[in-house]
Amino acid sequence: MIRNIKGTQDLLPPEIHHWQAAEEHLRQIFQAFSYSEIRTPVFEKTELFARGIGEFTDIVTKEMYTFKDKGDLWLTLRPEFTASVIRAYIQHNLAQSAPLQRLWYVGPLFRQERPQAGRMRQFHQFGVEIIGSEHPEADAEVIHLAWTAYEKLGVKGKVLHINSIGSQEARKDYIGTLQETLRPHLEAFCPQCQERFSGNSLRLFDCKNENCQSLMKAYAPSILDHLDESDAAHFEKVKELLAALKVPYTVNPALVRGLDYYTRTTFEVKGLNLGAQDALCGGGRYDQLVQDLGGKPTPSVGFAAGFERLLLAIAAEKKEESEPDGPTLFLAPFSENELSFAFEIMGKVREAGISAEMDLLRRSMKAKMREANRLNARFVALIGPDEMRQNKVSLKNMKTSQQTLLDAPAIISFLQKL
RNA sequence: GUGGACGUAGCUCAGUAGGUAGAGCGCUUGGUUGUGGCCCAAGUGGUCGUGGGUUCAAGUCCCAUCGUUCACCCCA
Repeated sequence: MIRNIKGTQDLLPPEIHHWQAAEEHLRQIFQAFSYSEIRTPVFEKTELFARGIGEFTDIVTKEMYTFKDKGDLWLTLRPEFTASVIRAYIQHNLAQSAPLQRLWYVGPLFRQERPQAGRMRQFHQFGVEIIGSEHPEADAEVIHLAWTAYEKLGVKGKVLHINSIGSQEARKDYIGTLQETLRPHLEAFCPQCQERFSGNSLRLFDCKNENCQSLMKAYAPSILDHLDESDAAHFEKVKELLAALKVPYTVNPALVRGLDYYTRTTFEVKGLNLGAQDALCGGGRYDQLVQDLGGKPTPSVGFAAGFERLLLAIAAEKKEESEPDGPTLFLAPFSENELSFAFEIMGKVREAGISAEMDLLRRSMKAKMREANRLNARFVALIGPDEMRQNKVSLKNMKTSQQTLLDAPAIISFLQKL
């Protein structure tokens, strides 16, 4: 048997409506915030991601699906959206059409990691980018949008963490002093932290080992004390605006994002009812990325959110499944003699935009009714020789069991009035 | 890439001290001569993930392999 690839999934009819419902909600929210959708290809030149995400990040060094096409081009299935969106922004010179772009996206991404709860190899993200504003109101707007999305979708168990990691230079200096202060205590940390110390010392902040945590609390300086004046003022304003928007936040100086391109504001919404992979969304400011990818210096801010994790969070809090709507009308012709008559009616009903269906297995009346019931159809049109002779149908309301004889042409207006 | 758990009908699972498989749900049909949901009955459905080994005999023990899952790493 041929199976799907590890870390991918088939979405079957019973679950697909959760996806559709969430997508619809999100579209409404993006519209309310006045964002435009952007769609970019699922694969790009490998170089784009190497430059955009950072050559030495885990994503680029070991998680990308990369291959050579028949023209000997190195291509990669996108592992994230931002690099592609910025590429499109530069390529189509969107800065010329307006100085500020508000964009949103949703779609599949690919990373070759070991699957676990809340992590797939083909997974989906939605997210937004504001391209062109350096001001804190852009940061606050994006964070507000993320928070509102989870609120509207009914995810109650969540917390927002925000932080500022300053400019890239300030961060470099900070890492220097961090290493200096920690070095004397290095022996006390877990082996993994000792290993990370030189290459990725910011990671020591989110080690799960309790001992490491308390060591960090005791000795590690806060990056917030190492911001320059303008970065600090920027962060203050972001907090002020979030307060005005009534978005509850926690300042978390240990929040360091993994992608190279972040500057200043970073933030993350954590789900409280998820497994180990509990980041619902993560984002921040990236003021260097546009020029790193060959555009003019253009400050930007955005976030990306895991779609699967959103659905997990919703499912974790939902008490009961609501039954999906069935067709409005189920037609049940008694025999082959009434088939054409029934088909004519069904055709017109469907053309009028009313959902209708019919048994295609020529089963017994009992079986047809069972099927209509299982589908959760609202009405069944019973059509036997008597009905057909009078150009009528017996319309049965499946909820009340009331059955009435109606003129066939009158069905449409009857069903439309519901 | 590393580690743990698991792998029996479409689904959820049971299978005792090793003797070639069961339940519930689902699905189909029947209990009405043209009619659902409840109830009752019958039926459908499994090479016990796969391949080896031990044994007179393996779903049940051993090894390998594939797969699923959770966690680490990292990240949404």
